[in-house]
Amino acid sequence: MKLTLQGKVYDVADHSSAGDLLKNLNPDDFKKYYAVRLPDGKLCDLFAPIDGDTEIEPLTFEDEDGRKVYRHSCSHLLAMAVKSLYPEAKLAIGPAIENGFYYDFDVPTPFTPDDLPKIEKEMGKIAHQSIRPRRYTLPRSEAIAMMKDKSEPYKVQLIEDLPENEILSFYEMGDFTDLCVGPHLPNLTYIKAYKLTQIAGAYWRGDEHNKMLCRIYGTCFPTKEMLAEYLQQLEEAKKRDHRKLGRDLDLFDIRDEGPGFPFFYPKGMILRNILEDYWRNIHRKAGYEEIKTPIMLNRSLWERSGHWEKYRENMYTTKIDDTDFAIKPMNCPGGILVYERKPWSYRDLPCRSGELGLVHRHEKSGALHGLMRVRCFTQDDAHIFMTPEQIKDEIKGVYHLIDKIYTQFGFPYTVELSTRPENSIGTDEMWQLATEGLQGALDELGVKYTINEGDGAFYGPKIDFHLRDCIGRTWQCGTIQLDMNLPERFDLSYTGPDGEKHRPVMIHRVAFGSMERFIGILTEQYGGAFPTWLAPVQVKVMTITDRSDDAAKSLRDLLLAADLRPELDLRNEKIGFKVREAQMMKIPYMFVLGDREAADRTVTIRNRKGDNLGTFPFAEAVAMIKKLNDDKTLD
RNA sequence: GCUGAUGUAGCUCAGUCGGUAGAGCGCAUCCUUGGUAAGGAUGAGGUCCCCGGUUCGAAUCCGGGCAUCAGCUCCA
Repeated sequence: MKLTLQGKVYDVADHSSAGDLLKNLNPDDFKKYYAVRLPDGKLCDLFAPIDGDTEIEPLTFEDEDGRKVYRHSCSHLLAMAVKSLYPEAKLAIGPAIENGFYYDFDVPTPFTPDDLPKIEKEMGKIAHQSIRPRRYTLPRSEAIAMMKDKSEPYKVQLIEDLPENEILSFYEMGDFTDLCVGPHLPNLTYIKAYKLTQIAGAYWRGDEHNKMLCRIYGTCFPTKEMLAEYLQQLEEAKKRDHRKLGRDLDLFDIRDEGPGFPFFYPKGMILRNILEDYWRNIHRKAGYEEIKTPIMLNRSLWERSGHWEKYRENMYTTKIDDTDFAIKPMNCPGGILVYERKPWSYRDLPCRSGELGLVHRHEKSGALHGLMRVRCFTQDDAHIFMTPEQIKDEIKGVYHLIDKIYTQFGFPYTVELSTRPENSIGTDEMWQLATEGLQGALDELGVKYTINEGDGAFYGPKIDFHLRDCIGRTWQCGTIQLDMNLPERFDLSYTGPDGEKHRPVMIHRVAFGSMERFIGILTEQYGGAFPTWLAPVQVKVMTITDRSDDAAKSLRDLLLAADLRPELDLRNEKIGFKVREAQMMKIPYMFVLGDREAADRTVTIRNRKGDNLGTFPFAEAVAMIKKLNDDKTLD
């Protein structure tokens, strides 16, 4: 790739040659900073202006890659400040992440929140020193020697674990040097606005058997205004937190008396029941039959399924008449017993049985999170038994169903395909068949997905659907998993056209994921302002004086008769007060009745955005809500 | 489970140096009958998360536990 910079032509083939190029450029000659993506796919520093005839697009803070460079340099700045204040701190790693960066340190005593301002101040001092990062490479032995000399054991380990032929690049910033592929800002003074946001523990290399290091998270922007705006957005997003809204809107809550065991209040139950009705309806049309299996089954079943051996830690168990029982952590063994109840012909397949199954899992205490991660939840499960030839079409069908559901709620989602893990069971042929089935279906559907190599279940590959919460964390909701284990363990069969017994293929799938998690996501997506068809209370009928009480009651009765969900507010309060309250409860429509309306059986309608929609006869007003309800409109 | 922080009225929070607890909202009662985001007055409401220790005395200091929050790990 030829680059023309300030009239000179440079040939940049890869990351290494680009690094050499940088040595010959003086960053001070450039007013603006860019990074570029090189032909080898890696990012590299470059300083603008890039002349017109170059074939590459420069990256700026507007680009995700450009932001990454900015944040990465800031993480180095953080490390410099920490090393300056705490010379005994050992460096681990410090990458850029979505919305910011972090750096892991090994320190004798963990940092406390009080330390952050001090470190931020030191970062400011260093940034003002106008330090220009300098990139250079070292042979492996010298690189290791240097990091040993600097007493950085984690860096030594990182280098030792890199492949032999890897180019070892370093960035020198003042008297601080770090192993790093870069790129970096040409000058640390470019970092104008940053904030250290939190401190957390994190295991070295993400392995819980390793030492826990002290991680400092931060974020940075080119201007103070952008930083302030980002922090403001975060604050706003937190108002959508389902745990707060669940309490404020009287939907659900989790109490100290039952960590991870949520309570659903009357309004939350309405929402939940609407979702279940919708689920039953859409599944019936997609050819599913509904079943219900017991919540508790005996030990020998769990031994047969393998859960007693592999999943025991997470299961709640008890003894009944000297026999061990376990509360089900999954619905599949029960679903299999349902399949097992009679002989099957290939003519009957695929067999799709759905179950809103309540499962209990003893999740680690630190993993619990509102409704998103609980210890008892209802999976909208289904098990499909089929012939191998049916895999692809069946996967497509499930995909369409899940897509239809998320689209109904207006949710954007991402798809991941997880492949064979290390400790898997089954033959190579089975895995190939299964993985090709999943991947082939996704490809034929033209779905965009990422592959998680080796992240599948031990019994088969899976497709996961992820939804985002209010601050951008993603949660796995839908999943489609091929299972090559259980049909084997339970010796399931069907009779083929040849009259012989054959092993069916089994898939497990959920669409909502769990009712709890989905309701959590739902609450955060809408910020509690549910579309009318989902809103626990759809209409608040309110009066201005008690002279209109009778008219209000008869309007409420009309709404009830139309299978809608009204609530009446006849309290002796001013209309402004009633409106405010309904507004805060995010009720979609307010029907207001005073003397003017009651006289001719009309009502003035206001929506939760505050718009006055006008005055309508009772019948028209009811029909309007009825239509929104029945069309499942995303209003 | 791990690291750190937090736990005071139904909710959101204040409580200084260790001296026996406060506000706003909400709730109850009364007054107010009003036109689209808070009308007024009065009142009730607390095991200061739990257990132990130090102290003449603990919401406050110390130890242990529980729960929550953030992150890590896990998530068949």
